[in-house]
Amino acid sequence: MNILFKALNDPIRRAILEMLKEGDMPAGDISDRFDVGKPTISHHLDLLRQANLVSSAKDGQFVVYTLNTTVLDEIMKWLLELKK
Amino acid sequence: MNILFKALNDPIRRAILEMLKEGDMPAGDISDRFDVGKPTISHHLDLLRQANLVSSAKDGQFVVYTLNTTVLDEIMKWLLELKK
DNA sequence: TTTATATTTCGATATTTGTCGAAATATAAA
DNA sequence: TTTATATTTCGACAAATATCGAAATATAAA
Repeated sequence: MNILFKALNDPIRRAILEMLKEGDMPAGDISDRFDVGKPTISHHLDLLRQANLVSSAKDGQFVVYTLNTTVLDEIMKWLLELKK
Repeated sequence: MNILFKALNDPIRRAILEMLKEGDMPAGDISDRFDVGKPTISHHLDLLRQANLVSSAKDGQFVVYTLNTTVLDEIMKWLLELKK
């Protein structure tokens, strides 16, 4: 729960998730769309992966990232409980 | 959106919200339930108020805090959009 | 009006976090 | 096997954040 909210608490990481919604993407392509260095994006991707919000798979030289939305249910459940 | 996720990205603040779900509470009572000082809780309450997750009203010497769940819709909408 | 209680503000500090450039690793192409 | 491309790891640093004790503010009680 903690790590999930932490992962979502950054505009770049949220934007990455929105991008991946449109389709899987290699790290480089993701990085190209932001004005920060590749190591920074790599770090953001790492946090997203720790939270299970993305998964990654190696494809040749590339590492392709995929959105994983199932963990979002946990947050939604928490939010809904608060609204009860 | 940013400030909302930021406010939720702390276990104490989330616990405060869960407590307020059971009913309004003065700052002191909230503070009593945590192992951190009153200034710290005051600061957390301030962040929650900035995110519109709580509102406060003065009642004599007390400042009573109230949960406000309407802003949570914004997050839920964002999460649902991601799952589409 | 003095004293007690409730809460916040202030200033300082330790920790966490986002960022970078350089170096390391891994795969592909020449 | 050398060279190029993709990505991550490392070490360092600046900014943001959580925390505290002391002081300030506000209301209530004596």
